[in-house]
Amino acid sequence: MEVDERSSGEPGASAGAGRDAGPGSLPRAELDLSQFLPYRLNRLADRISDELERMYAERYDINVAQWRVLAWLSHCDELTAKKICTYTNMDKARVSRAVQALEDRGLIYREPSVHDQRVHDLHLTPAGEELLASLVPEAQAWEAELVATLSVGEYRDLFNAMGKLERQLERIGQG
Amino acid sequence: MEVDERSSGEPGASAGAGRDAGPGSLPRAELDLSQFLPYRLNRLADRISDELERMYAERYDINVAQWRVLAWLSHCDELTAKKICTYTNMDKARVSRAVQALEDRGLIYREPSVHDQRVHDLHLTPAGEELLASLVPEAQAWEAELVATLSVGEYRDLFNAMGKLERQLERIGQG
DNA sequence: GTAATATAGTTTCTTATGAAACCATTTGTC
DNA sequence: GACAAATGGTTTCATAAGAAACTATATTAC
Repeated sequence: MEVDERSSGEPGASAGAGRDAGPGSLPRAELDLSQFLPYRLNRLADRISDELERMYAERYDINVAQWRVLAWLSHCDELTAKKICTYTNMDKARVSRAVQALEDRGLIYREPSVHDQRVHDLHLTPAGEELLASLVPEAQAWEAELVATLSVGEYRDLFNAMGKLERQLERIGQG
Repeated sequence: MEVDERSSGEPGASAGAGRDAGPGSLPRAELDLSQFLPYRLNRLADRISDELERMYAERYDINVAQWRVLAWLSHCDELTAKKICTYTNMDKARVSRAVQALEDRGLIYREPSVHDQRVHDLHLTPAGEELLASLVPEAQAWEAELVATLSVGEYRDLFNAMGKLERQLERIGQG
């Protein structure tokens, strides 16, 4: 019932009819959002994120920022807040709050780094590992269902395209 | 210098090494975020959104919500807040605020619908059209630069994949 | 060694956002 | 036509997030 690329509500239908036949009909700047990559990508990502967030929140009472910290820890076993910032593109305040919340709940623990007193090394606690052991398969199953309509090739190509876009974004940002 | 699908900082490198050789080495749930679609999609969309937002904000002092309203109006010439909500997936409060801000700045105007007194029909003012005439080409140029590394086929496939994912999301949501 | 600068992380402040309450109008039911 | 439900939109309230100020440690220049 929602909007997809072709049946995007009015736009397809009224794009022509909508043209103002009125007085000063200057050549109107028109943007077809359904064909505008940033918009499409954003809306899709938002919807996916909403779904997952609901799942995390309902069943485990963690938010997206916390989830990301946990997921990276599942991967690295030892991390610092700074690294999480760069990996996830999240603000350091946001990471700081997520880390604190997770520590309060006993899902991770911090120890001051031996080399640098400013830094805290982050680790999962057993409770944290346990939570992940339950959450991760669920998340993966959900993802699998989401991409079920894509062929293996389409799936691979999608990741390739995202990789290219990320690299290009880097390039643009610097240039 | 940032994270891309293969050189994602620690994960690739320490995934193996990070394994805890310690005592109770239970089979650890591990999630490779760089291969997790929701995460990748979200991070990419966020970065793109950040870039564009900076552009809108710096040069035209409008935020994403306002931009979306304007863009849809460029397309439809006559809209209601409700429709914008469904097209953009934005909360109605957010849309309401965006519309109000745009009206205050004289970029759009509202008139009560003849058929339904609850509804306001939204239209661009000449000033709004003028702003779009300047902004839209810039946005399109930026998008063109972003996707410059994709072939025509890759670009088309990307949109196809997004379409499939959106439809699947619908299906999952309902089921 | 000491002063200046940079860095990791926290806290404070402000703003944006979503949820829910709310108001006005419209639609449906009897 | 009157009353109940639904709908479009706004406002209020609570919360999350980013910006900037701040603290503590580390690094660099001299």
